[in-house]
Amino acid sequence: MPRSDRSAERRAQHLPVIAEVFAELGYRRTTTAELARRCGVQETTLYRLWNGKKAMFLAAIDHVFSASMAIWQTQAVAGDGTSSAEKVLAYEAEHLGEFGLYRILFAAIGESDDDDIRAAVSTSYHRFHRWIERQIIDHRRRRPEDAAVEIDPALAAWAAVGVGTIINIARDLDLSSGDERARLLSEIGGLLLQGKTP
Amino acid sequence: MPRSDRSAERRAQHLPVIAEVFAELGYRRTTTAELARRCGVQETTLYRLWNGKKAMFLAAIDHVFSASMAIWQTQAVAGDGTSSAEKVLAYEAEHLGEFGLYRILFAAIGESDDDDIRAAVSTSYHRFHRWIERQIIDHRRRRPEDAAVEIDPALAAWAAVGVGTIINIARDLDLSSGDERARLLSEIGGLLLQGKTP
DNA sequence: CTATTTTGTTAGTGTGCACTAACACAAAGG
DNA sequence: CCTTTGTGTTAGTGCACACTAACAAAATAG
Repeated sequence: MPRSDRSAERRAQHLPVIAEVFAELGYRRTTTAELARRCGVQETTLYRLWNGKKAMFLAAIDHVFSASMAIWQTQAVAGDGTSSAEKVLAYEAEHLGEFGLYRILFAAIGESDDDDIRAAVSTSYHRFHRWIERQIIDHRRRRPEDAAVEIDPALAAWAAVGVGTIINIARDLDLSSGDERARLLSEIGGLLLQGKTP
Repeated sequence: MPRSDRSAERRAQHLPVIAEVFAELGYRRTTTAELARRCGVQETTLYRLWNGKKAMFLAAIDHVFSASMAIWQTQAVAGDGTSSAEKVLAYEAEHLGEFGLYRILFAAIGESDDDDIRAAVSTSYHRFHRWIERQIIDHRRRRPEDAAVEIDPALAAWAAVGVGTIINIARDLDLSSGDERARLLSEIGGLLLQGKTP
């Protein structure tokens, strides 16, 4: 009968661009016209792939979160002496915020009185936090010499998210030098990982 | 000759309300009609006090920042045994984010490609950071027993801002219990203050 | 009082934007 | 081939919103 449905592929193809635009402009300032222009298609094409602008935004949140986690996971697995957490820390020091995760989450927070958006950003943060907490626990298990731990891993994970957030803000606004941000990430990050001062 | 100019007082009178609305809705979703409604005046009245919506937003940023700092300062001065920093920490654990400082800064970050807004939020963050850094230095000077310090006060101050940020996000989105947020503030906050684990 | 200026109210205007309808073309299955 | 369905293009609609013009009323200085 008819042609087969390629809409799933089309969505996957456009999503990185859409996420990029939302990360760049936020939700409100992103227009469907701009999204179409950057994707190189007509607005109607996008409207056939998603129900509306909000659906595109929700998809973008999910995409940028999944992409970030996937990258970290690939960093975390390779196994030499250093722990997964240390490798992710080192990686982030280089590529921090590359996928626009923070910017999109910020945009979403500003729209959080919409229940769907609130739910999306809430679950993203929860998965984010849980993943980091796991890394911390894992790190401490592998390095028993750091075992004289004072900081609850759950708290340390939230603090790590907070430090990551302010580092991204600082970079976006040029609040501090790249060197200071790198030290912030490694020193405070290391402290939270180990649970005590070095 | 004519009546004296009361516009400065009128501005001061409306600013808290305007800041509240911007903190609640963000920049884009705040309409001038809503601002006027909440202030109990007509739109034209507001337009006579400020040049436009952006000017109202800039004034709101400045107001919410000054108001927060003023509150903290009053908390910091009273002098019993505890240090200023500890008192501010304790106060924030109770009244966290009451003045919408974080929400307004978030809204401003989303508009940071506008040079004026970018400048306003940038200087706000710098003053914010510098103030906290001072508190940390002061705390450590008053408590020489904590002097075996490992963490640079500048880094600790940025980390404190980050932790404060994530706590506000967590509260807004119900990401964690109030108890967990209080522990996050006091334990990590205390750690950053002292520069080493207790 | 009078002159001058702030304050209040009404009624717009132009614009940007999310979203849609209608139509032409392309592609694949039978 | 033909039929059915996906893809592209054009043009447009309705609405929300930032901002303004014009005029009425109230208040203060001389």
